[in-house]
Amino acid sequence: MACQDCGLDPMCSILEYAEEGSNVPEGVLLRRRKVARGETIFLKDDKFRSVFAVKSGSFKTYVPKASGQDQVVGFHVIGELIGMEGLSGLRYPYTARALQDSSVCELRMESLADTGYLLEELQQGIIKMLSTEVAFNHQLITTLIHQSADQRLAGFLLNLTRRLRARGMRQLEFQIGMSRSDIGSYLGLASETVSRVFTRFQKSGLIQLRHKRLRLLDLEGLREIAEH
Amino acid sequence: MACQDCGLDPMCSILEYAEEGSNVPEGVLLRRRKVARGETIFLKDDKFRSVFAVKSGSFKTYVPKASGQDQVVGFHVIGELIGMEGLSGLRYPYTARALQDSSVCELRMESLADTGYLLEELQQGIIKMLSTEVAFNHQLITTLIHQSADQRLAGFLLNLTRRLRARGMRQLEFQIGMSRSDIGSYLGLASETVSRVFTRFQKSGLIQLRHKRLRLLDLEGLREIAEH
DNA sequence: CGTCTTATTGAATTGTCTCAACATGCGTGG
DNA sequence: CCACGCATGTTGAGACAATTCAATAAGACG
Repeated sequence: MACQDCGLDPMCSILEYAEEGSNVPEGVLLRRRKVARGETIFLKDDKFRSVFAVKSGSFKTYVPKASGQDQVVGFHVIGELIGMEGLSGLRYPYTARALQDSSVCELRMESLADTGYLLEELQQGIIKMLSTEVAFNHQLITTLIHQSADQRLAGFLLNLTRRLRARGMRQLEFQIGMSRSDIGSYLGLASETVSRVFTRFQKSGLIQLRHKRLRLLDLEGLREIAEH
Repeated sequence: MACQDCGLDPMCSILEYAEEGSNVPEGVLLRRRKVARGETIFLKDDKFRSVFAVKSGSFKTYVPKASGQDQVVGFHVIGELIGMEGLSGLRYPYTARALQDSSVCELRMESLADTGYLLEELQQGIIKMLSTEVAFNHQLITTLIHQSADQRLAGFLLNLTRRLRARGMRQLEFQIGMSRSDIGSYLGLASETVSRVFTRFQKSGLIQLRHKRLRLLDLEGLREIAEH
């Protein structure tokens, strides 16, 4: 994906990331590291160091539960950020794991603070991103609370494509890296329910789904479901 | 309530609020305005101006729904902040209404930006508050998704007292300003269910509730319910 | 003191979960 | 490269918690 579609771009721009011979302090921005499927970039309660941007692939963030199954708290697709919540405390409040082979950029916040480099503009960017996140979560809460399984899943699919679109991915067909259980955990549904709804959507001709390959056939129909 | 227990205190402190003859710029911090029960301090989609701190009383924040009933997205008790989410966009994403006769302090963000007054420390404070909010919402989402009505309500009551305690209110008995519908909306339950659970809790000797006057009798029992 | 809103309680309905059986895909090692 | 085994996904039947609808009770407020 292109840097200008990336969630870190406001920061990277400030840091004049793109150029050779830029005067960005050493060690602040680490670019395009590969992360293999199943690998983690940080664990819950790790000391907070960096914010990551997904350059390719996708991640899930989750809180490991004693009860066995993890609580998924977010999915992060291309261009999105992971780990900002660590800013509040000293530690990350969740684990981040690659759902498929992926790559990330890393912004080392501590090095950044040390340098004092353009701190102010950067903070503006962080504030903006955080408050967007808060607004999104409010939306999510409302959705989860009052909506049926069909509505949640339709909304989830629409949200996912909207986010991919915002990052320049225009196709209606793509790989969903996450399992039915992951989706269920995130949406507060049993994995069986997710499966059932998918088949129902498929029978209604709203989507086409084989294994992990998803194609949205009727966006309008999905919207209809999500909103009523 | 005392200023040192208030959510705005990190900011106020920076602004040397307390002192006569301080050099805080004019018009940045408006102190202790009264708000009558049922009055709003801002409406959804109002242009963002200020962050408010509750000095007495309580507020609900909600998104008016076309479908008739409002979606409550938060309750704000003494010492807590309202309106930070407006920082992301130009507008508040919800309406804020006093549940009882209350008073607020107001921090005018635009005036503040104009003055450039101690902007950096202030931004640090905002970032901290926002990321705390994000973490809280993750917690809330997890709670709402996987918990029964009993668990949600027990958790809600415990959370409420914890927040009051954090602000110096040590009593186990207090007025809950919000209606059963408000609570239901917030927790994703029908108001009838809230009512039923309250009666159940009362019969088990966990709480005592008459009208709007609530007393927690068995914190340990509530914790037991909330966590299992 | 009467009216209007809010809360309580009951009975029937329903959507989702749980448990269970079966199918399919994927990766590994022979 | 194939076959085996394990993880993941699908489908069905029954259970149950919360909702909806409805009727009554209790407060709040002018």
